[in-house]
Amino acid sequence: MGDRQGSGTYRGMSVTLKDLAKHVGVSVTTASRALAGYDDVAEETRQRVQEAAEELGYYPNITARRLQKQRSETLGFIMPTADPRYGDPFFSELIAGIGNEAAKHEYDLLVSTHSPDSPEEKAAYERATRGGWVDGLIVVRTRENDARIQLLCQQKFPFVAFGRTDDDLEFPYVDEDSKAGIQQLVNHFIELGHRRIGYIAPPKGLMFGVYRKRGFFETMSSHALPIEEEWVIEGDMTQRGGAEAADRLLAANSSLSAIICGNDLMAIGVMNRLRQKGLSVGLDIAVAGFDDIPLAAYTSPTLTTVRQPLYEIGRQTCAMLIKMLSGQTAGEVHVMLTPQLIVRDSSGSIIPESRR
Amino acid sequence: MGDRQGSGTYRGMSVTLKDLAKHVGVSVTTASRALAGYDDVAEETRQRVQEAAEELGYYPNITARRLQKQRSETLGFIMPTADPRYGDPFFSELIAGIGNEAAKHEYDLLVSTHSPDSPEEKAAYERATRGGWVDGLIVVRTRENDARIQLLCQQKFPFVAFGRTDDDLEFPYVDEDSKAGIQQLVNHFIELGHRRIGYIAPPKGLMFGVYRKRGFFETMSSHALPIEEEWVIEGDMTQRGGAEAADRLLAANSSLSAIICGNDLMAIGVMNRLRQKGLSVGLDIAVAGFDDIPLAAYTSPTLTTVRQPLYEIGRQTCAMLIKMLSGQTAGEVHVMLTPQLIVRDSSGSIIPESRR
DNA sequence: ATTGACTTCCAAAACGTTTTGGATTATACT
DNA sequence: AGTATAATCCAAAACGTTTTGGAAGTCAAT
Repeated sequence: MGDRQGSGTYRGMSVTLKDLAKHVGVSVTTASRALAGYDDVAEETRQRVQEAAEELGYYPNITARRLQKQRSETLGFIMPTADPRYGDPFFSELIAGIGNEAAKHEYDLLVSTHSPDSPEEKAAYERATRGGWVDGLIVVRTRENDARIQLLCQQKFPFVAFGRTDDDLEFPYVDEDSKAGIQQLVNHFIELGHRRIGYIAPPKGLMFGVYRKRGFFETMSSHALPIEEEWVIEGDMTQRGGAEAADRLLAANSSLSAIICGNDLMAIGVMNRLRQKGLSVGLDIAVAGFDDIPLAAYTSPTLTTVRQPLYEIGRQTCAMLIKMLSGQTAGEVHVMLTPQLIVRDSSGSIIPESRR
Repeated sequence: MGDRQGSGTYRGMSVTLKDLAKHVGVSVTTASRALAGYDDVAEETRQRVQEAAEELGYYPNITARRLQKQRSETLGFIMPTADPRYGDPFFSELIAGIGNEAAKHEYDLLVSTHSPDSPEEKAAYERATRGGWVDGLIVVRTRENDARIQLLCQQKFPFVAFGRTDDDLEFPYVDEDSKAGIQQLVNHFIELGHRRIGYIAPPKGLMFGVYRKRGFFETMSSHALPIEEEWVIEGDMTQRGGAEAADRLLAANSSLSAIICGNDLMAIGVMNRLRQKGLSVGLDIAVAGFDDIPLAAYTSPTLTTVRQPLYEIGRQTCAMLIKMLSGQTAGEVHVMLTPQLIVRDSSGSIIPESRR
């Protein structure tokens, strides 16, 4: 039997169904059907095949099976981030939920990253729908006029989105009620006595940003509170972005007593920057985030936020997709989850009448 | 427009190479070779094929290609965790590095999770090596007497590990010098005046735990410092585990002035529990972690730790694997990185002589 | 006219499964 | 004896590529 390959490439000398069949003395068909448990093969033969399979260490070639079955048993998830930040807790948690649910149903999960709205992203989606990479896709961070969703709808490719869109395409989604979330946050701050509240919005074009912003404006005006133009600015969802936004907010000399951030990561950046400037978060100024990433409970001070059950959302999104793929069209295809206010130290306490 | 296909299954009506060839009026062979850029097809034909491909929206079927090429262009990463915690920053960062490097070389990354040393984990590895799921594997958190590595070595399946082992198997790895890392930490605390230092070790069986523990004991004794038996206990690498360990450490009434934790997550749990008990981390007691996960800079107080460049490690591990797969055996197959001490607030300041 | 070299093309095999559409044999019923 | 019925089995096709091993044609040199 001599030595192994010279090159670094591993040539699988694995035993094939043909080998197995020959060894047992049956046809390839029978071997295949025996292992698959069809009832048109005698119990005795089935056992012989099965034993031989174990003995020879037979493992079906997954690629061949996929080719024949015309499905990859793989789900795709294309992360929309500039430089691939798997590190972002938002995505990690989501992937956790998706991945676990996928695994439970014996689906593989293929993860990749591309900048939002980039040509590469488009290419990735086209490849995914055409080349048979995956059986279904999960789309997150829906955008206004979302090209991805338009493509998928048009191709009739199976997918579930986390988030809605503004065009009138009909597609399955799971979403959290961002507007209600921000509303809770604003109400909470108002109850504490805040009147001058700033808002750091997610970048334009993101649907959840639209809902959150809308929630902010509506709730403020429903309490007849003013919003100066420079109180609402945009941040890029990162810690650094939050810090920069804090700079701009402070530079405007706005005398805000509270800042609500479009996500936790920015809130953390904001708190850090405020602390650097000698301000005490909670005492001098209140800060809140959105998401309740695991980090939020461990920052200094701990962060008031709105709990978005990312893990659960990932799980449900994935479950819905798998259900669709298995042919069961039944079930709700529009799921809306209500986020929950989490009050922590960054809220501070009630502001005395004099300082409002 | 109109309704969707009856069954939930998406039957790809995609155009195949045969369709394309027929459309252009050449053989399948020629079409294939034209697109692949072989020089045995006339320039003029090549163009015609290419144009037709665009026109028809031809995308090669990845599965068929893989079957023929006998390689999946996919790398595997099996996370050794009880319940799949993609959320764990340790893994997120690592995956980020691995995933980016893989993407750069047009490899897919398949991620799944299994409990360490479980039958499922073993099955996953066998499936991976036999069934042609992936071309190569990345193994992390190497263990004493690591069954995974033994299997892969025996099967001669291509892989790269993050971590060494204690048996004398020869295999490619990237590792950080844990011993040196802990050493820096202990020295740092000693310089601050600490003499009674506790250690929360990673669970038995993990190689990096072995090195870190060794580093702890050796450095302590090289400074002629005592280690009481109950000062060194084991934690499970989670925040909760850290909190529980802190309880046990405090219950032992050990009067420790510093606690070094086997990873950052435990350190965070420890700090939280200490705070709950009314102790001020940094003032009453010093705490340090290991890894420098992104969180560490944002905890309260910020966490002294040892920076393990997880992203970079993931990247290098993946790069090494890909190089192996491409047949270039050249290059270093044993890479050792030295971690870097990061001093933050949880260290506290120098302890006055009187309190040592 | 033959030979050789070169260019351009293609039919058929191969990759390893599953599925299709019978074929064969045994058993039971008229 | 003849005919359903059921129980087992299998050869061949199919999935969509790439690779192999020529074939056919052109051109130039002999």
